[in-house]
This record gives sequence, C-alpha cells and structure tokens, in this order.
Amino acid sequence: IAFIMYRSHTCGELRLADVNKEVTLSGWVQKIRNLGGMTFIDLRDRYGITQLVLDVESRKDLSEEARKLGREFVVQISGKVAERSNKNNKIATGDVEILVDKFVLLNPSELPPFTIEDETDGGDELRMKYRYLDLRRNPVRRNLELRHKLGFEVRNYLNQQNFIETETPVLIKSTPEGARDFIVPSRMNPGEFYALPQSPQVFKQLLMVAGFDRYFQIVKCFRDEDLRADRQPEFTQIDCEMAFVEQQDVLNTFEGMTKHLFKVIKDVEFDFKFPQMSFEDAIRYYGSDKPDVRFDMKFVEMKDMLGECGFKVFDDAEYVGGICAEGCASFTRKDLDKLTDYIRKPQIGAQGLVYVKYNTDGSFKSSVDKFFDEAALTQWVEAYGAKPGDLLLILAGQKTKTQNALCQLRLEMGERLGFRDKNKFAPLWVVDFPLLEWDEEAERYHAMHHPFTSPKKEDLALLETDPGVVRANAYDLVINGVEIGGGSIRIHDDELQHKMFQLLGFTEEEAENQFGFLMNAFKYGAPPHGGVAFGFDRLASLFAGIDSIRDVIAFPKNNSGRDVMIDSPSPIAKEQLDELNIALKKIK
RNA sequence: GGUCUGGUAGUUCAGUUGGUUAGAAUAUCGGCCUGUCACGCCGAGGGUCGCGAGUUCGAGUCUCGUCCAGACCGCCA
Repeated sequence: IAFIMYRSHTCGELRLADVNKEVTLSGWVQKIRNLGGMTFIDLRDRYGITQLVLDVESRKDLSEEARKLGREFVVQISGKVAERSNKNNKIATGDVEILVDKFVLLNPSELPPFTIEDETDGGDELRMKYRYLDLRRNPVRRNLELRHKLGFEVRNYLNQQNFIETETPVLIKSTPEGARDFIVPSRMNPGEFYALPQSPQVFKQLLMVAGFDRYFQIVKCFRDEDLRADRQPEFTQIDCEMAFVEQQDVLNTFEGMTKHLFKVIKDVEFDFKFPQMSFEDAIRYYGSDKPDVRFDMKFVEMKDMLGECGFKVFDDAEYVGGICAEGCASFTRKDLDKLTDYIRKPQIGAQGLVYVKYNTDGSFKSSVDKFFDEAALTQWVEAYGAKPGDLLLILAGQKTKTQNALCQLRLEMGERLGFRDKNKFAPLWVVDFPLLEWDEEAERYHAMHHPFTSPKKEDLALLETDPGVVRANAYDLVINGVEIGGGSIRIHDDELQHKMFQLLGFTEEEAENQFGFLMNAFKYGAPPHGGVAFGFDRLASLFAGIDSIRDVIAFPKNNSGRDVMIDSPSPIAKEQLDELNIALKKIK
C-alpha cells in the first residue's frame, strides 16, 4: 500500500543515540541561517526544534531549493542524523543535526505579521487577530498544555473520589437575579428566548435530588458583563456538587483536589491544612474578601486608641487604620509623594496619606508631628508592632472606602517589598460570608452568593429581625489574593427556599415562574447538599504565573467582548432576523 | 455608563519649545560569507503620523470631536 510517511520523529526527540539513523521530519521553518557554503535551518514543531544542515559542495541542488524557503514554510525533510561539531546546549536536540538529502515543500507561507518567537515583537491586538500564529509560540503553547494537564488531573482526582461528570444544558432559562444573561432567540417559539447559563447551579442541585451524590463538570459559563484581565464573557468552571455533606466535608474534598493539582503539576506540597478566615476578619485585617496572605502586613485600627485627638482628619473619620511597611522608614519625600498620588487615583479614591517614619535611631518623623508628640507616636508603633526602620502608612475616612484603599496600598507595598512572589502560594478559605447584601439602588436585599445558599443554623432566627447580619454557609478558596473558587451549602427545604425568595423581594408568582421546578423537586426527598465552583481559567493562570486569563484561553475575546480573529459579534442577515421574529430598533 | 493611558515603517518604539527631507531597532529584499544557532558584513525598499475638524505663516507635536486598543471604577447572584 502506498502512503506518505510525513515523519518518523518529531522535531523534539532526536538525541546523540540516534546518530546515523535515517529520519524524516516535518515542521515549520523557524529560521534560516545561510553562511554561503552551508545553510542551517531550524525546523520547528510542537515538540521542539531540530537543526537541518545543507552543504553546497555535496548537494548544490538542495541548497538552491532552500534559498526559496521563508519563515513558517511547512516542509518535510529526510536525511541522516549526525553529531554536531558545535553543540547547542540551549535546546534538547542541540547535540545533533540532520544532513538533509531530500526535502519537500508541503506548503509555503506568507510573511507572518509578527515574529514567532518566545519574545515576540507583536502587540496584543495583532497576536489576537492572528491567534493561530500566536499559538505556535512556546509560551502560549505551554500555557494551553498546562491547562490540558490541569483538566486531566481534575478529572483524574474527582473520578477517584466517585464524582460523575455530567453535562447540563446550555440553552436554558433567563432569570433576573445575578449577572446579565446572554440571550438566544427561539425560532420555534416566536417571541421566546433561551438564556446561556451563568453556571449550571440549579441543574447540579437537581442532580443531587436525583441521587447522583457527587457530580462535577468542566463547563463553559456565560455572563454578559464588562470584561477585565481576569474576566471573559465565556469562561470555564470546574463545577461540583455533593450530597450528604456539610461545609467542612466540601472544604476537605476540594482542599484535597487543590493539593493534588499543586503536587502533580507544580511539585508544590502543602503540608498544612488550609487556614480559614471569616469574612469579617478578612475585611478587618485586609480590607478584602480575597486577601493575599503571602505576606502579613495586617491592618491596625486606630480609632479607639486615638479618641478625640484634635487632628480634624482623624476626628471626622469613621475609620482610621494603617499598615506597617517593614524597613521603609528610609522612604524619601518623593517616594511618599508618589504613594500619596497612588492612593489618590480616582480608582482608589483616598484623600491623603499619613505617614510615620520610625527611624533606625528610634526617633520619629511623621506628617502629623504638629498634632502628635513622641509619646503618642510611641503608642502607635507599639500597636503596629513596628521596629525601628519601619514606616507606618495610615488612611482615614469613610469605613468601607478607606479599608478598600488601604487594601490597595497594602498590595502595592507588598509588591514593592517583593512579597508577591509568583512562585509562592498561599491558600486561604474565606468562610462565614453574609447571606445578604443591601442593594442601595433597588432598596432591597440581594443574595451575596446566590439565592440557594443556606443561612447558618445559629443565625436562622435573625432572618426575621435583622437579615443583614445573617451569615451563610458560604466559602471561597482564595490563593494569592485571587478568588479561585467559591461555593455554599444549599437550601434543600422548599419552605426555607420560599422564605429566601420572599426576603429577596420575589413575589410568590415570580418565585414560582422562575424556580418552581426547583422547589417542586425539593418536595420529593432532596438530600442535604452543597458544592463549589472553581474558576478554571483563573486556576490555570495562577499555575502559569500570569495575571491575565487570556493567555490560558486558546481563542479569547478582547476588552470589548470581541473576537478580533473571526470578527464577532457581527450583524446577521435580514432573513435570519425575520425567521426569528426579531425587529432591530436601529441598524448601524 | 465613567476615569486614565496609548494609536508614528510589516512589527515594537523614539520624536525636544509647533519649524528644513519624520528616526532607531527588528523584520523583509539583494549581495558576500563553510560551523551558525540573537550568525556576521555591505546595501536597498518600506510612512494616509488612527480618522475628521479647528487654531496657526506652519501641526506627528496644541484644541475639540470621533473610532480603536489596554488597565481600572461601576457592573460581575
């Protein structure tokens, strides 16, 4: 049988032991180095680079042919493996080269718009437009290989723990709670629409009612909200649910999964139980529900200590708090001015920054020397546990705003002091989230997590009297200040679920219309259950040590939710619109 | 919806106080070169300074508008 054998080996596998073998390779021309009498070609595929040699003296014809090649041409070559006289220890195949005696041009290539190299000269926009070329580059390819491995190990681990991967529908039902839905018109049901799932939440709960016990799914979710570096309109979750569990069971299971992933993929071992911190403490000490605990630098609240102190900024403030930056007393006036500018940026919005330099000789220099004497400042540095050489940075103002600004300042200082090492990982469970959040605009409560989250038993009575302080059986896994996953123990009682909808301002009819199927299911023996969903893209970017999730997604969308490669979204034909019974208000 | 930053050669960028022919690196093309691997040397081509208007004797540079991109705020149960 005649067939073409495109390759006997990949471009990454030949070694000294292969010398003298006759081999055939196929790949892309990475680089041509023509030295006149001889030509070197780097041939690249997914697996690596192999150097080809063409010698004018022995094969003038091939050397002539090779002159017509360009970057990214696809070629197939055959030849003998030889030991190099000059070895290259930077690549795995650097000890050998191929003495080419036959080559076939499989496909020429236009000149790529940017260089296909680790350090490309291409900008983000161009790389996205030609993403198929960008994906040829090692760093991007490696990210996707890492993502593959992560998904594989998630399945491996959860399978061993008896979880069943089940697909849930993508064309579902729109609900007003939560994020904006992506909407899909139904041709067969004029005037009616599907929604794409923001998460398979209700389906996984129904699977628990169905007795599936342990479910997971690596699944696309969709939210029609504005994008960020760590937010895409379609993203992937590791969605999980378990029956007959309480909070600590879920935490144990997924702490186990997280440890497994770190061990097999990063060779990082956590020989401790992940710490747990209440939402309340997270806000008090770090000003955030997703604190970066790779470093300490906890907030110190000063309001009680200060009393009426005569410094108007502090006296008028609802909150006065600060952090101690180790060894930063040597900051110059200019450094401090820059920090002040930083916290006054509109996104952060603090008014000003009070500093106290605790000099190495034990003296003080502060921006509030006029108001506080040495005795007062001594009391401060004691409260902060500061040592000589440290710098106190203090903000004052409205409580949540100031805590938020202080959080940003803490992260900035952590960055400057080198505490935010990408190779160091600090996991943290944040627990005891509030059940409800007051929505100023709508003048009602909405669920902080989602309306299926159960309140803590001990707080149940408060639901009637003071719903705002009721805590939920809800938890987040935070690693290095990134919210990697979150979940809750759900309500499995239709009466309590009814009550929740009522609290959230649903009328009986609305609740029935939108979630009647769920409450109905709860009437048929729903087991206690709870679960978690991990942001798969964020997990992958954390493992890859990069800040943007775009580089761990094969074909991501840009800031405006566009795919610049396929140019979507795009208008559709009038016939399509007619068929869907859709009239556009205005067409550009 | 808002704030900020940017848009100049294929690409990444520089471009001073508004002033002569808009530069560098890299990529590309041509020539030379037998051990390169960031090859080297010599040479060449390559520009709607995002788009539109305004100010000015004169705009890459200043003003306004607009489009695009990125970061962030709002938003993201």
